[in-house]
Amino acid sequence: MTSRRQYPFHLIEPRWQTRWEQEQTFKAWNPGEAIPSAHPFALRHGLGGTAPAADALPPKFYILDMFPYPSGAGLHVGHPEGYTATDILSRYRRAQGFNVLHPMGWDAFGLPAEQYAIRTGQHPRVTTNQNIANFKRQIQSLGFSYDWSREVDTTDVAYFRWTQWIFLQIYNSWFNPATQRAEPLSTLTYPPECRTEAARRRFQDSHRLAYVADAPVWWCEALGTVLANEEVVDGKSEVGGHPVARKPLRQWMLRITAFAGRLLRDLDTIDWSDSLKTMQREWIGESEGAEVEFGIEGSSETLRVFTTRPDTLFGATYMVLAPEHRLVTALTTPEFQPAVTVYQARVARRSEIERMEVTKEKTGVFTGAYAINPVNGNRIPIWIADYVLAGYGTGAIMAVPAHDERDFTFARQFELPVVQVVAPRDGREVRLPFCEPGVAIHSSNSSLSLDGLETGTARRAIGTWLQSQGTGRPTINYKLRDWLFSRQRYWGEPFPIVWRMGPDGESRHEALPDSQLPLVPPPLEDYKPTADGQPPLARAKNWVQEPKDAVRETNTMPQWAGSCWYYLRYLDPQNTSAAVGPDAEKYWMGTSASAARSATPGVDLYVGGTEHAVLHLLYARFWHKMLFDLGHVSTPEPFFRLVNQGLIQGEDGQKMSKSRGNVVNPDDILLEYGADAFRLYEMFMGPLQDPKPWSTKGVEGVYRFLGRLWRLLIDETSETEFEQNCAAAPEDGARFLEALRLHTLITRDEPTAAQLKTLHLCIRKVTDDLEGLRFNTAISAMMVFVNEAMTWPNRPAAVLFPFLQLLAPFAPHLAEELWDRLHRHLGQPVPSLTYAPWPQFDPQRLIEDSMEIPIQVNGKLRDVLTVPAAISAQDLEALALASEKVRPYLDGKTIKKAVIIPKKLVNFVAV
RNA sequence: GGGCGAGUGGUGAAAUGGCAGACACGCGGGACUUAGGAUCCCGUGGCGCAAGCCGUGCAGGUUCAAGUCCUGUCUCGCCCA
Repeated sequence: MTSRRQYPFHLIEPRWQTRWEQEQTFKAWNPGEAIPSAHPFALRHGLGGTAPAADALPPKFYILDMFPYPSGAGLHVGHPEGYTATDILSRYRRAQGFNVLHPMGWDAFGLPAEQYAIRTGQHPRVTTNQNIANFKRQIQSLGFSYDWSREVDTTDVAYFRWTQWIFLQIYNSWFNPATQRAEPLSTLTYPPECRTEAARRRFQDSHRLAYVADAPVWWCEALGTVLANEEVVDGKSEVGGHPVARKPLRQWMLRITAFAGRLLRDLDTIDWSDSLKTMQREWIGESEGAEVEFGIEGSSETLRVFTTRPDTLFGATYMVLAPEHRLVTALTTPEFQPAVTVYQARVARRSEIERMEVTKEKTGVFTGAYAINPVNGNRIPIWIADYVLAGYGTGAIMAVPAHDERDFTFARQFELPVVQVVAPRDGREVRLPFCEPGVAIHSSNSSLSLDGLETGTARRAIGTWLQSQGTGRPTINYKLRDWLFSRQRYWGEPFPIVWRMGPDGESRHEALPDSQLPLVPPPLEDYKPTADGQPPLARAKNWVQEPKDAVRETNTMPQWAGSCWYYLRYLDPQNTSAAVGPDAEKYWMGTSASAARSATPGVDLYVGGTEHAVLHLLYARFWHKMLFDLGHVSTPEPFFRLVNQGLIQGEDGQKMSKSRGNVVNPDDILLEYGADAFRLYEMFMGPLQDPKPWSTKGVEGVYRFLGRLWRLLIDETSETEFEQNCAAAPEDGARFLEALRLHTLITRDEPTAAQLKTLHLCIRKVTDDLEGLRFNTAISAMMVFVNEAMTWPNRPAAVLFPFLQLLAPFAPHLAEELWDRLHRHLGQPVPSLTYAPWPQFDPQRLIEDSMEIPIQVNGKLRDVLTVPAAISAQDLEALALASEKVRPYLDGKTIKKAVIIPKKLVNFVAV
């Protein structure tokens, strides 16, 4: 401690935190839950001693933070930014009379704990518990009003048994294209050719929303593990720089692509920023076009391609398959086999991002095979090239070099023919490739002519024609891929799946019955994958081996799984018979019959960083829609309103990181300035959504503001005594604190009109700014109030009480302390500050007798006149014309126009 | 290359089309003081002794009036390619 404390926050803050914990001040009440009569929420809403049903409770308000991954490094100043904003809103909504749900939890599965375990042998459970304890201590030290009785931990058995349960719900469902909904497998109808039990089983498995497929993953031989996309840099492992290769492995996939259309359309029903919606739309990547089938010369196989420009089909002069396409091997002629094999091996080392570079030189090899263009019977060569991706569309394209950038580059390089089939509308000559819409040319056969048709019309015409010929159809394609849902890790949810040998000698997956949940991971000595590439769980032989030749699935779920539904568990966290009970779900998600009066459907406000703009928010929406279809939740969307907070940078304006050495630890700030100053500064820095650099100097500004407020209410002499006493015997601080007296200027007097005006200006500004999440300007309004009040000859309690209520959401500890003292000073009982009704703004208090009006000549300010507020336009003009400061600018000129706006300004246009 | 957002004092930032720079940091001066890195008071966009002039990335436009609306352009950030 280098400087004197502005006020004894070190005694005040723990005292109120303890009080809130004892009182359970911030507990949110579920329908049907008994509310103790002494609880301040019960007192406010007249619900003491009852167990009100949903329709007897006040309207709900659900304010959610993105829960953190509890890392070993502890909290950084970015976390509390969003948490402070939501805490302020939560306290504000409570004061307004809402039943506020504001919970916190831990997204605690994940790689760092596992890597630490591999290095030290320490079980991830142990480090995870330590990290959670540390995070919780830090978060609680900031005085956030979370309902800790609803805390969730994704790694807790009582939590992940329901993650596993949800997985089984998904596993046992299919997507019905007719209803566009997830449905239980029981509604699946089987085609007549599925005669045997095995065939029916295969049909069923191929329709599940959770299915098994061979998906290409990054495999690193040296590390003996699979790597995530972001762990591979320039074809090498990020750790150690070892070579990696794409390798097909048996993986669990979730059929998110079936929901692509709904995930896209339903964005229109929720209140997210446009930029965020755009990110999701681009990620889903809808494009309209057609599927076209090409025959293959000398083969009964056909090649299906997706194209967004079926109108250019007459210009298709070659075809390209992804090197991984399943038909490559069958098509390639012996002569070209060696070159194809070499090329495939080379491509396996490149990332998709590299492969999609438009500008890069194209590579590819000819397979020796030819396809037949269905519109004109032309024989066109089939190539493989890495600019075609296996996972997009059908993994094959028709190349129209005249009208596609990449096809054109490729055709030039390998001297393939270029045929123009679209011309500009105005008939001018163009340099190819010509990729804009135009008019079709050279596009006719005996039963179809596109010539002269606009691109859009031509596209529809050929779609219809293809369909009539049975060689294609219009379709919608998505960039979104199915979700690769399995990881070869230890510290994740085990799949509740066993593999059992069937009578036909084929190993089949089957679900564990619900009664066998939770499936807990086995203890291990060594958390590395096995030498032959099996996931770490395979090391637990006894755990893996089930009776009758059955074995457990050894993959685990990705970290996203737990975060896909945690916001639902908060609603009913202790429920042992369901992931979430229907009454709690309907009340908090705003769909119970009685809730319609006010409720928004879903989470009312969700605050978090942009880094989750796509993956987490898309995955969670996807799960929510499945749960909605299956009847487990009552809203189609989980998060009604979402706001991204901006990144807090280091003092140097750079991203905070250990390596830059610019990390600010909240603990240090709290020690020196206290939680209230910290919270206030995080909000005072600038707009919530903007990125902004940290400045410890800036903390001092808001800290001094709190000190000034303290001195506004506390008597200076007793303050000096208090400090001297504390210096002599710091351990008796709490006792000395009690001896502090309030300021002698504090009175029971009726406030003056001017004092009330200052107060009501503040009420209006703070209230409006809270609604608009403009915390920085709300705080500046409170500073204006205190600066003003310091100059008053007296300090009427009737003005100070409402002010403390305005301050309470922002600086709750100090507000509570002063609220408490002020009531006791006046000999009044102390009502709960948390549940005291929010001050009402009274416009009558702002009405003024006179006001200042700027007077301009030709738009330049020349005078400011104080005039009666009710002055007429004529009188105002006369006063303005008479002004000594204005006259010189009008002398010798003609007033062409006089703009007189009462209560605003006067502007003379003079020439 | 495309989409979105942002460019305002020494710094973080304010401004329903109506007095640009609220509030705060920093800085300068003063008071109290043994001391001040506490507190209080005064000042603080630039140029100018002053009257005044000039100022919201740049160039135009609309308007009585533009940081704000429109067109073009540059720079930075994010996302997509």
